Amino acid sequence: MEKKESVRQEIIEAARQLFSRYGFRKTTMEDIARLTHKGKSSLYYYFKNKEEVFRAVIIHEASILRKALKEATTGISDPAEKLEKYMRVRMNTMKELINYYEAVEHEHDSHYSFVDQLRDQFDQDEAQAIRRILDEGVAQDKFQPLDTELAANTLVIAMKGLEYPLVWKGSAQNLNKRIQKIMKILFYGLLKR
Amino acid sequence: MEKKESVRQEIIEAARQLFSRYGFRKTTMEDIARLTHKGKSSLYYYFKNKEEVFRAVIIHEASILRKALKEATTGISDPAEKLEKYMRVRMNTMKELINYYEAVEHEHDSHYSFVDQLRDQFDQDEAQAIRRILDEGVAQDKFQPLDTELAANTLVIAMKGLEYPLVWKGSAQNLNKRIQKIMKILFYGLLKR
DNA sequence: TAGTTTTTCGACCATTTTGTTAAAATATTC
DNA sequence: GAATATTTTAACAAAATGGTCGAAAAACTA
Repeated sequence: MEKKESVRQEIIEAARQLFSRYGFRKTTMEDIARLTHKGKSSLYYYFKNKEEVFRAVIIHEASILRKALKEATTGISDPAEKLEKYMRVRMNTMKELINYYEAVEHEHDSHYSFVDQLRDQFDQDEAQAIRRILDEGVAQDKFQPLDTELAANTLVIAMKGLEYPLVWKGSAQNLNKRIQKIMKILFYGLLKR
Repeated sequence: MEKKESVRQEIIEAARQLFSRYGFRKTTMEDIARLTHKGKSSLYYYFKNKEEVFRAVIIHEASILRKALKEATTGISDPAEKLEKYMRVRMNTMKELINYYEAVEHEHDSHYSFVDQLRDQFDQDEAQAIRRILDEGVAQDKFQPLDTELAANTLVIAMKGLEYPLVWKGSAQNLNKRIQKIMKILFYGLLKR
């Protein structure tokens, strides 16, 4: 029963490589099979279908992102600093996950696919995480009292806004500057003077 | 009659991007059409078929490589130096063309395809170019008298030998060291003491 | 403007690729 | 060696793809 999970993991890793290089559409089950040294049909013993493989890959990546965020922010006590670090890490890590979004984003036929659902779920989690930071800031009397739920959602939307241009231009320098700008505006309106 | 050629060039450029990213197989005519903002059928007005597009791209790339080689070596008078520069530039430029070779190399069904022919042609040209450098070295009395045709062919083969591992490991550092080594051996046998 | 040539494109076809399934075959465990 | 787990084979429907053809559109010419 342990073996099956490890093979699943192998498949996920192989699929991850292929999806990130070729996108969802251009990656075939045979590609994945070849890379795992298996027959194409064998994959269906571990996953119901191609979409399931893709979903597993995305979930895996998302968990990595979550872990990276937690790790990066966990030592920081100052909420402002933590927030800035959070956004920076999140943007930079996201740069590498963009492929997946891009891969399916361009298949806008059947809307509200499972990717949209996953994205929504992730956005919700993210808003919650950010809200916790904001709450901390308010509790420590470093942020002005505010509707943290609304503010968190706003921040998520702002990050999504930054995310999209990323697909077109991978200009990390420009991105960091934009983050800085947003953070500056944000803090000067947020921090108690 | 001028316009047609410029459109051809546009198509080639678009195809170049796609082929280098996805390889020959995974790049479809519709991909190329989409990137050129044209209907798929329109492409067949400029090229007989997909293979022709591919061939045009490769020829284009080869001419770029040739130009780069000429440009890089044209100012150098010392044959030994010129030879070293030639090999270095060739290897490093080739790194970016590898995709094409890789793309079709893995379709070893119908052998002696047009890619093999093109490659042979290129090898021949290359042997000639190298031979010219060697002749220069001999004429300048800096190289020992030798069968320059044979030596040139040997060098081409040596470079091809270096080329193949490149497909698997893009370790530029390792590559440069190997070039250095070969050049060292080559020169200590070649240079007059 | 009418006619001629060049260029684009949608509809269509033949073939190949691809995702998926079911059953047979093989390996592993007990 | 029965039972279970895993892989392979074969097959097939649906989708994708390379390519053709003719007609429409655009550009050009007179």
